[in-house]
Amino acid sequence: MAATKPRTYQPEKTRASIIKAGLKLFGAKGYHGSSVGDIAKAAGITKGAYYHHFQTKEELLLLIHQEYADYQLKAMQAVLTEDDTSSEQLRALIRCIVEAVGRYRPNVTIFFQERRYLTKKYMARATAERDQLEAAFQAVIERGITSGEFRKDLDSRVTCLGIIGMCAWTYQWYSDDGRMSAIEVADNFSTLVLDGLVA
Amino acid sequence: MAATKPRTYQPEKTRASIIKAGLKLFGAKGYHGSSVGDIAKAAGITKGAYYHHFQTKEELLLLIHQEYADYQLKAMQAVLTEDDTSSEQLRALIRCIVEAVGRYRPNVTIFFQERRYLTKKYMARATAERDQLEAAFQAVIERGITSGEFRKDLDSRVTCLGIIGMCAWTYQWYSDDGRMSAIEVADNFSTLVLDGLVA
Amino acid sequence: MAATKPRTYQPEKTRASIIKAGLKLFGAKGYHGSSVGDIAKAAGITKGAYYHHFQTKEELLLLIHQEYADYQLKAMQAVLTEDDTSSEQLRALIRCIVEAVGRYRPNVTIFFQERRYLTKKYMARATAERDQLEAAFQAVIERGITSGEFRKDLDSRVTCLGIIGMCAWTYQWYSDDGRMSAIEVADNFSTLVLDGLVA
Amino acid sequence: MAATKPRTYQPEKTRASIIKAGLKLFGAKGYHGSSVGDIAKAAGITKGAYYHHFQTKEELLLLIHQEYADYQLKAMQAVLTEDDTSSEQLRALIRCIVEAVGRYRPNVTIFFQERRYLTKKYMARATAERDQLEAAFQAVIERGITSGEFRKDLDSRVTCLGIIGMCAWTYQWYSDDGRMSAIEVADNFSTLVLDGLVA
DNA sequence: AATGAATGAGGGTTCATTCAT
DNA sequence: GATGAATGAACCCTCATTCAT
Repeated sequence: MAATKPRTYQPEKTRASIIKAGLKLFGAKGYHGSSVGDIAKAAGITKGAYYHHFQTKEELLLLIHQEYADYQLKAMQAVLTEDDTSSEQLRALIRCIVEAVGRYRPNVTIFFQERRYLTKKYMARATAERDQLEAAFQAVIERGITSGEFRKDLDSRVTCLGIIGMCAWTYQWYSDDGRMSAIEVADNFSTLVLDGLVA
Repeated sequence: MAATKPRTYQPEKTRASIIKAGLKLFGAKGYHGSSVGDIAKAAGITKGAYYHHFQTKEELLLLIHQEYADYQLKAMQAVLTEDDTSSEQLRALIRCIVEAVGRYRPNVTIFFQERRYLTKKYMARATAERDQLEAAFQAVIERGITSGEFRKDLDSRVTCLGIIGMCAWTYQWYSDDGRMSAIEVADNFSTLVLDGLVA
Repeated sequence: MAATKPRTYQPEKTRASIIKAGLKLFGAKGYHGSSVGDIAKAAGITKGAYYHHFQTKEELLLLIHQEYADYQLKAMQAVLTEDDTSSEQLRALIRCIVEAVGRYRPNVTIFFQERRYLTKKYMARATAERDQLEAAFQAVIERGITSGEFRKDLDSRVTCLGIIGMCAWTYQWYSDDGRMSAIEVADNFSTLVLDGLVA
Repeated sequence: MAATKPRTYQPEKTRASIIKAGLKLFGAKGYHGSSVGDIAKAAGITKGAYYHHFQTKEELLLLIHQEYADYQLKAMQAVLTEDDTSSEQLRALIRCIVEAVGRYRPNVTIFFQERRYLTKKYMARATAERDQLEAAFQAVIERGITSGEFRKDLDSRVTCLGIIGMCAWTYQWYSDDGRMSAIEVADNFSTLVLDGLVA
């Protein structure tokens, strides 16, 4: 008699294993390169079970973004309550973003590359979170300009998007291989944009 | 005998219309969101005809990248032959990248978001081109550091990738709506990373 | 100790609510258009609970037919025990069918349209009941012909199926909206087939 | 070397074989009981080929209805142009319907039992055709009543739907097994509703 | 060069049903 | 009696690609 695999009833564990599998597969082969079947198999369950926990494939994609976005927004709010100089706030913000991107790199990679496939309903939620981040960033820069701490001859929006780009782009190349911590990278960026490259 | 309308064969025109359709559709709905049928219809031909001009769907994706990459590399080489200060060279390089990204934004968008689906053969070519760009960039920065024109306390690789990220990221937000030219954006970036934000 | 709200077990009530939900859903969206999950939700229970009360989805379909068939057969038997003229008997039979179809319209609709999906076992029971009805009908007509009350130049089987069809078809259009009672419709039919349309 | 089945390029033949297969399978196992795969296999093609000829599974269902409806409406119009007594017109109409139902019995069976699953877009077309048929029928009856040829004490709508039901119901039982032609059945019906059963 | 019929492999999703809890 | 997690088979449909015409 063949031994039948016993069913395990641990819904939370199952959900977690699906998310983990999604992160791994989406990260490795992309959203369209990974089928729900692939994900289910990697999670050690059946396709049917996947659909017991998620409504659609897309829902998993959004969840992966949310995991990062939640962390990012919370971390930012913690930084912004402090009453520092604009330079210090910007430095903190840059650290905060680079660190979050480094920590959630698979999530970020997946999201940046696949977000266009989100349907409207899901997209709206994701966009709102990006907007919050940009707004916070720009506020810090404009406060610095107004207070005279930052130079006035630069466009605040362009500067803001430039710095965010610099930080976000780390998802393309940064890996915590011990050579350099996310904080070190962030501080390098901060010096660069605050004091400039010229000796 | 009635005059028969002669069928006009214009292979180059057909090819061009396919590329145009690919750019439009890939840009709007993504590589996986656009079927070969969609592309053919948008190009005013049949699916069969598509396969007369391209071997696979992927080939079109690569071609779209190449169009941008070719322009980018040529523009860069034109800039680098000049014998300027490192600051001037960096400023020129930044202009060159931002301008190219602005001009080929659909191509860039598509490539950054879909490159993971390229098969190895194609991927190799694309990666080689990216590497060339990064190498040129880093060379300029390192020359500046060596000559004493740039500060020595920043990591050249991180700085290089930071600036490239800042420039590349414009594909996410820049649109030539008249408010600001690509050159102006580039110069904003240059001032930011050369002289710093602090007043 | 706080008084715990005692769970009330009312199996019959649950069964009834399932049947009610099945009637509503099958009627509105068809047998295949309504999932067991839909039915359970409409009945205010879980899918698991459904399977405590019914073995399969099909069982509910049969039960819905039975509810109507039982009523129909009983009503017919009540009518046929009376010792009237054939005309009166036919008139009573027509009333009886139209009234039953009107009363159990959802059941009838469902059954006529979905019976083909019954498996053999269930189908046999359902067919037997239809046969009984047809037999009773035909007996009345043949008795009328034999006794000379009805004309002899019509085929008794065709006539029988024609009248049954006329009555059964009301499931397609009759709704008790007050404009006309089932009895009135039935009597209209009776006059039509007994006395004819010609003035 | 295995012999490869050569592709045959006869689109019309393929379409016809799909329709034939659909008629057979829908008739035997119902719309929901027959998968597109089943139909394709029965038609000797692949699922992909099915979708080359039809947009959806539903489209085949509608087509099956259309085939019957087109015939029915055309036949009716041919009958109604004649300038006969109302009795003759009704008799002709009944023949026309019974004959059409007999000829297209599989189509009719399928349609009556599955029409509820048509989506709105398709349903609208089908309903319009049913309405035309009913309207023509009722017009004949009302003209007969007005002219004094038919009795005035019957509701024209109920009478109309009753006769249509009688005719339509034949799809449930009539088969041209030689014992009785559709015309004979129709004339039996005509005598029944025109002159009545009473001797 | 061009067509469009045909292929065949999957893709996402649904669903009746089972079973550990 | 009741729950809901899990199954597994099927289903409709899409799509890159091939090939006879």
